[in-house]
Amino acid sequence: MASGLKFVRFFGGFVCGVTVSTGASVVAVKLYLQHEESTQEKESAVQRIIKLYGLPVDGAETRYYTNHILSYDQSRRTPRWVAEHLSNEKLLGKADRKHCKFKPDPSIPELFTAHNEDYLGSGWSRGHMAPAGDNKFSEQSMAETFYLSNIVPQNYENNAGFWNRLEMYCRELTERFRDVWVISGPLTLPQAGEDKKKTVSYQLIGKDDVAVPTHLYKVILVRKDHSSDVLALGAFVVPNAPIGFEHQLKEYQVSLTELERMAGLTFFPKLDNSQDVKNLCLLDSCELMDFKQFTLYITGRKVKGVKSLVKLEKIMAELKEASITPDEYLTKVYFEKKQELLQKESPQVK
DNA sequence: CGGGTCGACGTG
DNA sequence: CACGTCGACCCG
Repeated sequence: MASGLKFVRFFGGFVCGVTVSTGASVVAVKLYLQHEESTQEKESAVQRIIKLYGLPVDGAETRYYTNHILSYDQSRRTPRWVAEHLSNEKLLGKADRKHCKFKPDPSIPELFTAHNEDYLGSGWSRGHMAPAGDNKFSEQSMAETFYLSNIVPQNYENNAGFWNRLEMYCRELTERFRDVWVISGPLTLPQAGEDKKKTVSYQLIGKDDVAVPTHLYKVILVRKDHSSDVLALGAFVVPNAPIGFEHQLKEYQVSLTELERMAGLTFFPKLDNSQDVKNLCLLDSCELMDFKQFTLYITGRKVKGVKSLVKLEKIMAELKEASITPDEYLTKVYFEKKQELLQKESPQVK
């Protein structure tokens, strides 16, 4: 009881101090500053403590990797934000995620890092913020995206579905814009209860108590080319839950200011506000792949990775089952794979 | 593209 | 014997 009263009194005094600005308090501040100046040679007690034992460290310093940059949240065991640059050239290449493994980031202190065991069997998938698929040009940079410093607990369907299609849209933007910058991260947003009181509540998974975000955000900044300098920006907040094909990306668009307030971050702080930054969804479509386009694309990827004729035909039968007819590209990769497997599985060795 | 599981196998 | 790695196989 005594400590509770003490807290209330301190809090009241604090509020007074910051809200009331009378002449008397201004004088008091001046006197205080003079006092500080006159005693500058002598360190204050608090300065001495800091010099002796150091300031608190939050580990939120910017960390640089081959193709992404991030700030880590040591309390949640997830990134706060992850930034990357996409271009046409970087999406070309042979780097394959099958050769990559999720693992703790060696640069994160053991006490604050997540481990694979936290995620396995948790009901949540390991969701990339900087996607592996944006790093086809480099085995090294792709491998680095599998550090758990770049990972958040993500709903399976969201990860493989809507979020996946959003990442594909970002890659598609490189066809129409020379530079594409993307910043992604988790949010734990408050919910209003029946009594209207707002509360932040989120699940923790594994022995390391990894925080499960309620939402994920993405900020997309595009530039036509260096000379024209046409800029467009889109900010999106997506629930960490299954989102079907009936939903459009535009439903999740928010203003940059709204997102900044939610995240407690200022994105692109040096971006000149006086210059015209267009709405990405007006300059571009902000339309994700529909069910048919998506299924054709996924089927193409599956066909490329298949290892037997039986499986190949099974994949194509599933497509027919969904009443989707292969397009020109899929037909091509299908016949190429079929020839390859016929050669390999043929009993007569040439 | 985005993610899983499982068992065979080699190692201490 | 437990444990880690890896490839085959599975899902949306």
